[in-house]
Amino acid sequence: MEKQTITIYDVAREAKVSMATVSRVVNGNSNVKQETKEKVEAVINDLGYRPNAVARGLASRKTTTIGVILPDVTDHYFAELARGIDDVAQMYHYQIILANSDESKDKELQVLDNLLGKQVDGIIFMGNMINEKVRTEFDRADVPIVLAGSVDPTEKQYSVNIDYRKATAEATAQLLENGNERVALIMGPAEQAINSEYKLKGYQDAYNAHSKPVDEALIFSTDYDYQSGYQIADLVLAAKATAAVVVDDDVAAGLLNALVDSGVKVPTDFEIITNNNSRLTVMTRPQLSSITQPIYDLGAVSMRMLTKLMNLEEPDVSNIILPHGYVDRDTTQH
Amino acid sequence: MEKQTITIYDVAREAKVSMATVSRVVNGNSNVKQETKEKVEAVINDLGYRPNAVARGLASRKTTTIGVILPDVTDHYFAELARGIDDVAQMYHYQIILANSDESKDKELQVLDNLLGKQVDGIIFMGNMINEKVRTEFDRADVPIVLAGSVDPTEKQYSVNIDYRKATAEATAQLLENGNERVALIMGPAEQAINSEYKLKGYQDAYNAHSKPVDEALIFSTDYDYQSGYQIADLVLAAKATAAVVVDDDVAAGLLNALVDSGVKVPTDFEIITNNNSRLTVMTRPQLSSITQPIYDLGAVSMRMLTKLMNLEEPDVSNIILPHGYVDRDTTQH
DNA sequence: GTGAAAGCGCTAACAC
DNA sequence: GTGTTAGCGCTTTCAC
Repeated sequence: MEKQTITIYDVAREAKVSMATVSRVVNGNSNVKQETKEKVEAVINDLGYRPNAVARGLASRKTTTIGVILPDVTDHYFAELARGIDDVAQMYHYQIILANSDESKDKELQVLDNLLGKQVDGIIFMGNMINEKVRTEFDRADVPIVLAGSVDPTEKQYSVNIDYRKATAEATAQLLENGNERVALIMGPAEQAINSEYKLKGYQDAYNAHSKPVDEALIFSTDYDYQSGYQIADLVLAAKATAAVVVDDDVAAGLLNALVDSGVKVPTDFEIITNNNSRLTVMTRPQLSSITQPIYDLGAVSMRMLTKLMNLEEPDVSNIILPHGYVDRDTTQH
Repeated sequence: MEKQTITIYDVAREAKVSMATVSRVVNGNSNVKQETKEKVEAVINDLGYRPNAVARGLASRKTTTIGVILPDVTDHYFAELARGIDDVAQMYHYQIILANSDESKDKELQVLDNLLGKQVDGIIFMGNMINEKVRTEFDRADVPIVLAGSVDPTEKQYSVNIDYRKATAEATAQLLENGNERVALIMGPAEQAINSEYKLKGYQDAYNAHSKPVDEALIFSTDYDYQSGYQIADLVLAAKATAAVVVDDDVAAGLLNALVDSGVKVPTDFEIITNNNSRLTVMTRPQLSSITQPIYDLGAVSMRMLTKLMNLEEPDVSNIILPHGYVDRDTTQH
């Protein structure tokens, strides 16, 4: 607990070279004679020297640390994104400072301020809405920022997403084509752009393509959890829907169980397509058909994009769209 | 993107005071006249000054950053722990550097080295086994370390856990008392102390208390995932078990579904008690009876403990045990 | 190929 | 109550 900190200076003295040379060795700088290099490395080993990243950060103005802001690590979608980010970060020798925001503006601003104060080299932001204050802070930040699995309708930020609108349209279309006259959309809070500007529009696209009017009574907003899904089942049934596109697996599981618990036959009497293809989808009975998203990759690609930006390279595309898919299970008719 | 960094020196000049005074204001030091304080604060606002935490860290030898090492954020158990840690950390104005280790010794050592290099003020470690090398690094570290939801049989590290042995014994006893002659234990890898030294022993305790010999054929080890649970069902049935204590909810869900899918009646023909009471337990049909653990609190309490240690306070107890519970659902007979 | 020296932006004595 | 002055441990010109 009270180890004597051993510094680059100690190494220099022991190895009978200058601090500069030790620094070169530590940083893999080529301009060092092999012999000197080995001597220095030996001393480093002997002394158990470990470079102080804080001092290095101050001197070089690079911390090899990036900030990751997400609503909640406990949410599997974001945890998966975070994992993709961390793996790529480790690969490029960056560490991540993780901060939960609960989608609260205050926390987001707070955390952003902390992160910037800590001189992170970049930030990956996740969250379903980006308000003006946050956007202002983004602009003031002197480090690159990438949105992962999070949309900014203005497209002013770098981002990595899938085509939510198209994915939702496809799922809706499929249900419509299966003969359902009334397909419901069960989305998250309408204040979130990802719902109002993308998923809802995709749903409408499908109706339009089928020359059917959209019935507002078929559009529901819930929180992203199992109970919300369970509780909304009655309303969905009351709206005379015979199928639903659901934007969250927990919600879909809740809806499904409520339906099954009350005797509705799935998929014969009611069809469901959910959104994230999380492991939940194979645990329910019947198993949930789902849109598939490369969630891990969304994280990995955004981190890769950030490394480029931190390196002052301009990426080819500012708003990357990764492909999505669909997997047919037992909550849809074949 | 190319903001001019504005430093404490700029503020001092503008406010016509010394750097020391600005520092005092920023750090809430009391020894500053109200008038001076206000003047400085005004300038800070005008200039949009934001203290550089890296410089501060170098000068003060405190980074207000802690390291959090866990096997995988994607695992709900650890995500929940991490959330508890982050909430308390934020409360005490610490940020967390999060690192996934995949329980790999190499990664753990690597990450530990990075973290120590970054001069974190403390570390919270999660992982089901602690080998000698890691323990050696722990000893060499000059910052406090707390294990959260992770056991070290030597009890040499600070830690926060529940009484896994007792919890497992209780669950096993209940199943035995329900009339099951052959209760299986489905645990994780036996190399992990939490399984071999705690949960297995608890299972044995229950058999001993009932004066029954333990049949090795009833003890299974699996990975912590749904598929493993699904696949082991046949073996469990072949071993003529009529009940099982399972240490992971995903595994339990897999076992349950496999059983139900193959026509076994739960709980009449087979009873199950699982371990973490995650949201999965209410999603399966029938719903899973479970031991309950205060997972979030495990994280929160370990972070609280760490703040004390970083503050050089000696905690009352080095190995905190939080209470566990049990919730009766539909995979057990009443 | 190597060294000397000036910072990086801040805190923490210590003086006044 | 406020200012002066060393550092903190490293990187980075700039010489040689």
